[in-house]
Amino acid sequence: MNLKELSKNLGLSQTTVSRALNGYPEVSAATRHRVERAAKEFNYHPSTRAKGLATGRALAIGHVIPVSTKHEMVNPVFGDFIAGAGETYARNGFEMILSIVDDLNEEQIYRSLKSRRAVDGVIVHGPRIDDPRIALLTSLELPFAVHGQVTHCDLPYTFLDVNNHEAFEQATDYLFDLGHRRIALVNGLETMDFAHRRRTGYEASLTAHGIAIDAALMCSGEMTEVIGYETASNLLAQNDAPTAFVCSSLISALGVRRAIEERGLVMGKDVSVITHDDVLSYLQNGGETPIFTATRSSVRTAGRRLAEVLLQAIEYPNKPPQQVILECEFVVGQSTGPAPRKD
Amino acid sequence: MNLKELSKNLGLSQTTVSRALNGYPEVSAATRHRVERAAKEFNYHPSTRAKGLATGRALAIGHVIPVSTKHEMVNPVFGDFIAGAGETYARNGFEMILSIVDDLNEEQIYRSLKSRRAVDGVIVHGPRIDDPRIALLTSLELPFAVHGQVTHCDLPYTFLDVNNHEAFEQATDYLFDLGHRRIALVNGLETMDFAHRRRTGYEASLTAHGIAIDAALMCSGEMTEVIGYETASNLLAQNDAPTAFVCSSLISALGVRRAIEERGLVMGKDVSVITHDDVLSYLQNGGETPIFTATRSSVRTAGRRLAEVLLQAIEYPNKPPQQVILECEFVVGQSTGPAPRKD
DNA sequence: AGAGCTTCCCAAAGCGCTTTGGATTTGTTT
DNA sequence: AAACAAATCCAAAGCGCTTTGGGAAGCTCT
Repeated sequence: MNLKELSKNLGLSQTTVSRALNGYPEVSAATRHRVERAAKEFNYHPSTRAKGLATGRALAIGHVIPVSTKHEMVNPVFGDFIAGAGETYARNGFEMILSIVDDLNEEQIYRSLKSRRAVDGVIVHGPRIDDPRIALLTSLELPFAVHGQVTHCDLPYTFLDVNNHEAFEQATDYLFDLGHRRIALVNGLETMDFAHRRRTGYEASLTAHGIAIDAALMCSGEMTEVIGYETASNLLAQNDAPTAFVCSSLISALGVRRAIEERGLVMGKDVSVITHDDVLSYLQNGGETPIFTATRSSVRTAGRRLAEVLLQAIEYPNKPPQQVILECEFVVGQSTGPAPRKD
Repeated sequence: MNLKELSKNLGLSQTTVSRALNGYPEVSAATRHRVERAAKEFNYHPSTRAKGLATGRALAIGHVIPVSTKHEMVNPVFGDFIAGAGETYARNGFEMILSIVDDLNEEQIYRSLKSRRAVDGVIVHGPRIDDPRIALLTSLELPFAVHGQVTHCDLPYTFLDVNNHEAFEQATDYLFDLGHRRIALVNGLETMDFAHRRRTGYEASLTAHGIAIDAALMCSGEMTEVIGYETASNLLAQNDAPTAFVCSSLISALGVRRAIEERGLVMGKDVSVITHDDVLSYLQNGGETPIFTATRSSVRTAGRRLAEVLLQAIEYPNKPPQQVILECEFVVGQSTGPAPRKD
């Protein structure tokens, strides 16, 4: 069923039917009603393509997911983020177009999305330090919104980020208050902007407490269970082992916990752990009293909100870019406790 | 830059330029060359929408991701699957359109995708037992391919599935060979087809070994770490505790391991664990000698292949539906060992 | 030299929608 | 009752592409 058929069926012109369905005022209420009923009855939906051609709008948002060629890693956060963004799009009649792309062809994808007029805007995932995409997209004049921020970028751009610095500073502070002095950081890859910010937050707390920054206590890598386990194992085996860990991901925290328990130590008593918790649907951090003390911020909510922000930016291109920073909730769980006294 | 401008620029008609770029034979090699160079120079890409309108093909595949309203769960497997499918689409010039939808509006989404002619076909995710989507999609005449199978469905349809029954039977057999007799099953939600098949595989092995099926040893739920932990904890606390577990997911297996170790037991010695491993990029099961003995099948590969199968089905609509079953690799890790002798 | 092929190119229609610029009808005013 | 405004509706153009149905050269062959 298309417009032509529908309007013939109703004995009206395509113009009138189109206007009736799109809420234009030049149609009497009675006619509009009749048209709407018929549209429902025949399950008529306008062709997105034709509509897009006629209006010049794509009614679609592109998500370009970089998959590093080296690591073949898909960010575990991605599924939940997308779910959140999808809610927003569904509410606003937009479509979500996904492009999986290795880091080598990234630029090309954005150019192609632009020149094919396939999308009205894009979401930039996984921003890195000095990420070239900001400059690229501004020069392409393709509206975009970044999930995260880009250090060393002085162009104005739309983004939504968790306050990573603050969260990790607060987490480290909390451990200091509990008496810990040797605090390790199990971080994500520091080419990623968020990991960089988390480290500076952690370091700020150390410095504020007069503790020297010790590179031996900081690691940066993929956020997997195995890596969390291995780094914690190594650190705990040392003489001057840390009494506390700050982790960038619940998954690595699981590995850290395993290393702790394997040595016969008790998490929350002998060794404390704080992790960032993205509130992924398949990785819940316990119920009432969470297992891990955590800096918590739902990535699904982030997806929902960032999508809203982007749609706004598209609708009102002349407004200055919105920049949203979400503060984490700090939740105390069972994984932290006073630093053990030295014997 | 559009076709009109490009062709004016070249002093050729739109027809010729279009034909040159799409590989039609009615164009001289010299002209084709000239056109291609110009297209590259001006970074010309045809508008997907216009192309779609003209050809009647969408050059897009829809992925409808059901997010249960109850659980707000996003299948953790989803990210990697999508990454795999995305590779195939990129190679074939297709786009991927994602719709996140709660189970209540599912039917509506498929109808709308069809009537808007937004996609050439869809991938069906997370098939359930008696899933009504097969019948719906066949009646809509919208090409589709299922990631998994649907028990109690006698319509012919295209799918790709892991041999869940076989894998879980084999895993259970393996435990029997090691001398285990009390073997627990930590399964996914049994409304999901894959979970159902895994249970029948497990049960087939029990029956073949003359062991009665004990509902107390089987659980079915979301595949989270916490649930894995809790069910294993409960079971291990009982008098006649199981000496082995078969898990549906690496995430639950992590929880099971935690329960084991918390009781001072050693996994692989006191209690054995076998898990299914989807080879998710952020959840690796160790390296050379994996941590968990596992039935392994990469969900990313599945995504890549299923997308290929769907594209085939779209191109050759008259061929009978392809049905691909992938056998799991059985890998022995450190989590299994001979059943402990009774004292 | 003219018929008959190729080879290479083009004009124009059409895909399904929106939107501009009227045309027609109805109601209101003087 | 004539004049004007408002309310409804319509025909046709246009969005950027593909594709049909030719047409004009340039060959070969008799």
